[in-house]
Amino acid sequence: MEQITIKKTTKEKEILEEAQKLFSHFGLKKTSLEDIASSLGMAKTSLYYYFKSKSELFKAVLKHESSSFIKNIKKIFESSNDIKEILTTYFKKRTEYAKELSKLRGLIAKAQKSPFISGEETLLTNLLEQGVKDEILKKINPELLAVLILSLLKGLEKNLPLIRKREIEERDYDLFIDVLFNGILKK
Amino acid sequence: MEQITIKKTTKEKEILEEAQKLFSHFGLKKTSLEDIASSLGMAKTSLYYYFKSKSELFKAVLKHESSSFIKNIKKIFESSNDIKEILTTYFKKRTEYAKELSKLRGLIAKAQKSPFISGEETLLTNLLEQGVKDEILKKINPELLAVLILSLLKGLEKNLPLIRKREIEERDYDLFIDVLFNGILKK
DNA sequence: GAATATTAGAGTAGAATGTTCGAAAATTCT
DNA sequence: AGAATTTTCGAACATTCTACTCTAATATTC
Repeated sequence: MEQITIKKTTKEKEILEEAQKLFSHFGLKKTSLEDIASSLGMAKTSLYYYFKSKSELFKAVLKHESSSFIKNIKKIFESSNDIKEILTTYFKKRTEYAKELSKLRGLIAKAQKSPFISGEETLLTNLLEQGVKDEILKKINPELLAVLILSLLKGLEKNLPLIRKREIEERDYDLFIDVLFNGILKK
Repeated sequence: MEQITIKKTTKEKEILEEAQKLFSHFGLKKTSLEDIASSLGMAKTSLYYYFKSKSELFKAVLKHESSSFIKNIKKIFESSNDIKEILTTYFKKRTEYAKELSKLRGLIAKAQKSPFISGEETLLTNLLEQGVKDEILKKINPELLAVLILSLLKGLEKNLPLIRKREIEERDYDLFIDVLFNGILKK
């Protein structure tokens, strides 16, 4: 009988992480269960013990991926007291993540809801709230501001590389942060 | 009747370049003719007008790739008079190229002769000869030195990423160049 | 050593892939 | 313009690949 484990077994994690690598490199269609299995040195049929189908595995990878992303983001948010520094790092990481995710989703049939990570908005809101309390930021509704920033990021990540040929670069973040701060910084 | 063209037709080049992109990203096996064709907006059967089989196309890509590499290297060698600068750029490019090539060859059955590019050795030898003539370098047999450097590079590219987890980084080149120069620089 | 958890081999139906062939369409030549 | 040639494409096919099932073997836990 199947056991409900609170912690994922290590094997399951291994599979998720290997699959995530392959999926993000080759896409859903081009990654076969054989590829995943042989990368792990196991028979492909063994995968069915852990996941009942390829698409279940894929979904699990997405979930695992985004939850580990949130963990990383949390770390960033706790890593410093300098709100400017936090936001810069955060923007960078988010863009990297979005890039990976878009690869992962490259071959998904229906458009996934949105690149919003659940929990991300809350984190950002809290940060902004704190900034307001500390009188570093102007008194703007933090929730609204959070959504605004997220949308902006989302838009940038999608469209900037299309408009210009190159991808988003270091200085883009600086510029973005700079503009954002000179607009919303108190005084 | 087939015509012997001195210049490859533009279409043929387009195909080679698109195929090269896909092959280097997905590997031989995972890149289908359909993938290549649809990337180019043409029917896959049309590819057979230019190349008589998939493996012929692949071979052509390898050939095209390495000849365009030599062209780039030549440019670097002519771009400056500072031998140190030239070598640094050259090492970097070579490593990038080696990475791409190893992807391309990832699924080739027999091990390809070697990662030596014909012509590369000559170019490097000439550069070193010049350095000796200009009394920038010690009097060491340039041919020998060229082979030595190439072997070293080859070894680095292969083994460094295996020994340490990370890939070759910027500072690795600097260190390498530095060591190399302090060892062979006159005075 | 019984019970359970995990792996792996054989097999299958359906999809994908490389390839051939002949005919349409586009281009070049006269 | 029309003939000759070059280039594209769709239909068809044999082979291979892939996701998946079933069943038995092996390892692990109790």
